[in-house]
Amino acid sequence: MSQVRVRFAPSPTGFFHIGSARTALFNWLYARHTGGVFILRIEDTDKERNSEAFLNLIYESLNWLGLNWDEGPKVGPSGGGDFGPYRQSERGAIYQDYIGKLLASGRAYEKDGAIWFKLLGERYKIFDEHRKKEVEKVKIAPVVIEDQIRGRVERLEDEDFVIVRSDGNPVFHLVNVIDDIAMEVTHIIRGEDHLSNTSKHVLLYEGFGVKPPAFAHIPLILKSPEMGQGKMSKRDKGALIEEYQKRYFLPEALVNYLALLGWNAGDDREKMPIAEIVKLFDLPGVNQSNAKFDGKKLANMNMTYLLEQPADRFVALARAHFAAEKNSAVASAPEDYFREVMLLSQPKIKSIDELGVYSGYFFSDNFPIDAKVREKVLAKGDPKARLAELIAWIEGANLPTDAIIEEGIKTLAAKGGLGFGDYQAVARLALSGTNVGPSITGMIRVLGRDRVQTRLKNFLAGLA
RNA sequence: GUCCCCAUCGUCUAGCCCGGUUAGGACACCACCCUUUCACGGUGAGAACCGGGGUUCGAAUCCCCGUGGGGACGCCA
Repeated sequence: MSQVRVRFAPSPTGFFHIGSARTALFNWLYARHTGGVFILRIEDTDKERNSEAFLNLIYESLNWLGLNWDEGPKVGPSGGGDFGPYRQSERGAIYQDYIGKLLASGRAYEKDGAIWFKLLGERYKIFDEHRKKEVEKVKIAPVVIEDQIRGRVERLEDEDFVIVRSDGNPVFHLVNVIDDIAMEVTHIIRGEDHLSNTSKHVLLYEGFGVKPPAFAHIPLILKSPEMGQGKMSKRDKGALIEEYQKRYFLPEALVNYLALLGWNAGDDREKMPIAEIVKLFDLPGVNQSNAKFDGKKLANMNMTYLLEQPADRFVALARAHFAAEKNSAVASAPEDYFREVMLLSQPKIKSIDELGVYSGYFFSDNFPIDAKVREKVLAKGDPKARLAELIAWIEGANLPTDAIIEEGIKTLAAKGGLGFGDYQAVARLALSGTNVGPSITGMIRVLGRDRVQTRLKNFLAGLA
């Protein structure tokens, strides 16, 4: 069997969103699964709405997601190929060639300055109620689409349609089909919103005397119930890939989540390495029904990946995040200290961008105190006495490990017939201003004696 | 309005093709356990076959009709 060739064909007219990423992913997965070729083709024929910024965003997002292309515009290690150019704006001559063929064979004709594709069949005129005008219809047999995911779909086409606008620019249907023929694409994997275009495309293939490739229309990604109705759009919260990149989500977590939207391993497994997904992915396994986007499940997936990250990568991601935030307090912190703080926080967060709020107090003595927590903690026991004892204790205490710190506080507590918990809450409040965070022993160890003592003293002073 | 696609817990889904399950898992939610806060983790609970007809001894599973959801109906892509 000949090699599978699939393509992802975005147009640089808007932000790169979840739906596009999922379509790209499914194409990429199928190429990798079959040992085929993944082509990136840029459909930039809409001069009005194109922009270089959006084009770069496509490259950047695909790279970030790890969806490298074998053929396409040359960007970094991806791209190149023998079927270029891969930007439609540079393929004008090829289109002219194909249009010439259609004109010569009588399958296309000029009218009103535009070029129309001609349906072959009995013609009749009818008044279209919906469009309020008389239109010419053509009787042809229903177009049959053999879809790898949906099975056999029939659609009726009954009008000639424009393939080249009166301004000379060929329309999407035409260039799409020409490129897929010229690039020898074997499988067209795209969103279900294109299913109703496909009958036109099949007709065009026939017009060129070419057997259509296999079609696979994948389900759409819909808004989650809280976002409303309909398909996910660029304006919806969480729709943009850029957003996850900026929040330092792990791309492999996003890819894993996206793979699960409309596909599954056939068993209960969800979290899987990409190699495993590549191995198992196949077109017949793709679902037919649309899926609603669930940001919470994505966040959970990201957390499970975050938890198992090696320390070096986690710290590097955190470093990049804070650098992007231009957080000067963090930037000036010693590398070792930064690392310790991050590793203390790693098991506690759902995404990297929570680190700022979660660990800010490690880098500045001027941290906010949660008023509600303060009230609650101070209402219990004798916090002033506990703080005073801790201050006295820490003066001569050894703080090298969590275990030793824990032992120290327990010993201190035992003297007064108290428990560890009697010190934990107030110390945490004084040290971090809140009641959530890493273990108090870890917090004390990483902050170090000087900071701990200063903060405890300052806080106690503030109570007088 | 016309055409096309789809239909299992709130959400993602397994089961459907090749009818017989206490309809399974995950996220979310709730409770409990663990615990040094918050998480993680563990245990448990609640939660679904859209409706109606067929076919059949038997239907989530096969067929039809409704209903609902989605998409497409541009000289946009």
